[in-house]
Amino acid sequence: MSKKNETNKASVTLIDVAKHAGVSPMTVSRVLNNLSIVKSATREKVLSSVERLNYSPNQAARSLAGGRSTRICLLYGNPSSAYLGELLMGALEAVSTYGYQLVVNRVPEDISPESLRKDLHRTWDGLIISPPMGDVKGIRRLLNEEGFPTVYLGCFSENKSACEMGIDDYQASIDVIDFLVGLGHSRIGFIQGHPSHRSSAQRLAGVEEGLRRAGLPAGGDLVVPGFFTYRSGMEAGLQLLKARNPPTAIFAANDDMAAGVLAAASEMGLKVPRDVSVVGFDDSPIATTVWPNLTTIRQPLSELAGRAVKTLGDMIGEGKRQADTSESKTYLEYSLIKRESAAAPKAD
Amino acid sequence: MSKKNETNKASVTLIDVAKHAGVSPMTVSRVLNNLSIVKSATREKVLSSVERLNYSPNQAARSLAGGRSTRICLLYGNPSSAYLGELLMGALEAVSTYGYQLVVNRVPEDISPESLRKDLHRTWDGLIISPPMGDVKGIRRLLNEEGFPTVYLGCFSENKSACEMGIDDYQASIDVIDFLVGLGHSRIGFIQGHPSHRSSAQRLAGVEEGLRRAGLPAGGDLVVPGFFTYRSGMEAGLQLLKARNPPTAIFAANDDMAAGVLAAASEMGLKVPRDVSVVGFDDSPIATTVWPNLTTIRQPLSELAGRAVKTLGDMIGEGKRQADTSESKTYLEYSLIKRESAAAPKAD
DNA sequence: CTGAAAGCGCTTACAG
DNA sequence: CTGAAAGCGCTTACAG
Repeated sequence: MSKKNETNKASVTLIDVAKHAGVSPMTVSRVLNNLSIVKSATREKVLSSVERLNYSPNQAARSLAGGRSTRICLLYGNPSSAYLGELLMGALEAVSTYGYQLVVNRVPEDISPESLRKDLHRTWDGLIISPPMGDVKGIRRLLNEEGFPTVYLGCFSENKSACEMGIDDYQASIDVIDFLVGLGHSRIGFIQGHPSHRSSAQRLAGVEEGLRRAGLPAGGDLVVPGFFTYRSGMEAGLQLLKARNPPTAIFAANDDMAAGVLAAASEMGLKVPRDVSVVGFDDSPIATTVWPNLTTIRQPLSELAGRAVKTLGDMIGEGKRQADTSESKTYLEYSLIKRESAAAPKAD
Repeated sequence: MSKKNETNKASVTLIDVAKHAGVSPMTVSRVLNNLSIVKSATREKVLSSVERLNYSPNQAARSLAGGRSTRICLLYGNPSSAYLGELLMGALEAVSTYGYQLVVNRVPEDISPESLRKDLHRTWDGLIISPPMGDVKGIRRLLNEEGFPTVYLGCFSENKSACEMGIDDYQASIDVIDFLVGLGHSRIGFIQGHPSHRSSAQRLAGVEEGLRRAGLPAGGDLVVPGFFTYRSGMEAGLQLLKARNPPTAIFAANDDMAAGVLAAASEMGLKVPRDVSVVGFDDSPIATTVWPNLTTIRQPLSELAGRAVKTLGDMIGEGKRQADTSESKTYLEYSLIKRESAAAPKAD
């Protein structure tokens, strides 16, 4: 157990702020919660006192008094605990900073929008959705219709007003091709991601553009389908490697598939990267598990989740609906992590 | 935002309980917090009212009034986000049930006990430690000396009073051998875990016992060292498979190494499970990623974390120190998950 | 647009 | 061993 005063510096309260600003506590509360309209001069006074005093509201008191507590739900369908783990780390930190409650919910991947609607307003104040659920049309439509505060992670859409964050899959894929070309590769195979993920299309587009810029042939038998699974990567890898004129480098749209390519190469007696280079995407745990370790694109997942929580909190606080939000696409920085699986092609 | 009454059934308060039990609110509070001694007749009355009314304390009020909030820290050194993710899920749920605060902290694996000591009482009320940190002597000694409420996950020691939870590595390993023997295998190889983890020794002991019971030779060239990494599993697999009289089944002390064995088999042109069966341990994500999927032992990690939170809360609440706790080893149920990587040996 | 009052559910002293 | 009082920091009506 720990008394508050052991850890918190004698905390400044709403009343302190009120005194400092020369208004009533009620007014401070109103400013803080954007409730009814406060004269803007008053508002500014209060805000500056808040800043001056470095005030931050006591969540316990808040929820005791008003029963108002912001509940943010992180919804996921895919049980990749690695992906989820990173997301959780970031979300947890942000949630405790802003005093929200975090609810983590697993739902069947084929959940009907209707069963979601039920929980919506009754249970949560905002939603963070990760792929592939965020790519499901019915779910997006529901959330949009309801004007429910939602942040989509890693799944961009054409809907201009939807709040979406992630990395630029298109540009990241171009970067991978640039990297491979820079190494000296001129026959580069690509294994696509699952067709139901929008990011798959963007990664493919990036590859094609990168190849085009390098003046290299794109498409044809160098692009094969995949489903984000190890096994599909293995089969696709076999297919590419057994072609009459096999690629010297293979870029797979995620790490699981890239690991599958490693297995395919091994099965054919090929050494990576000596005989063929392999690049993945995501920097998931398997990237540093398999040998050789995978060169791959790293997404800042925990930062992503943190930003999502903050943004969602703002949306809810300002009573914004998705439709009101203007700039709502946020691209975070990714990085190309160079490890052992890619190297220059061997001299013929 | 959501009003409390929208979600909570008109909640029963401490006052309701007091009325029901015919005592003052203060007495109820005392019973609930095991503070000063309450006459046991009174105590029972209160407790039964609590049960009858299905009362659960409002954490917000609790922390507002007393500033008493229990902070539990989950400490980890190894960045396996998959393992951590599962642990987090369980911990989060429990924490919200009991109204504790969860702090998740990553520390360098080689952290000095001294730098830990600093944070100890100032910041946390209890600690959950996962391997391999829980196997570090210096850290255990520090925690023990300080009498700091701690639950060790997955790392059992000889210290009788330390509170430790996990699965029975020894028995689980025996079960794997039984399973393999039942399938018809009589030459079974074993790849050991990292020597710094105590669980490694227990898994080895289980294997030896299982083999002994089956009347099979143990040890010798059938037991090779490993370090829990994919690469060490691959090398160990190669070593086993290249022996003059190779095993027909290989049990690796974790899934990463088992996946490495798969790679080794592939490199030698062997098919799993046709030519050799492979069994892992942990049921980590890689088990269902690689192909064939791994037969393995599943640990109930999220349940484990949940139990740890609850236990820790009790330890803290009752002001118990480790040394006072009596039965402090908890074994949770594991399960042997049968997938594609193990089958009967082929008829010669 | 702003304020004075009351109360959220619990716990802290302080008395018996 | 048990209770009556006051208050934690905020927000909800309710008034101006």
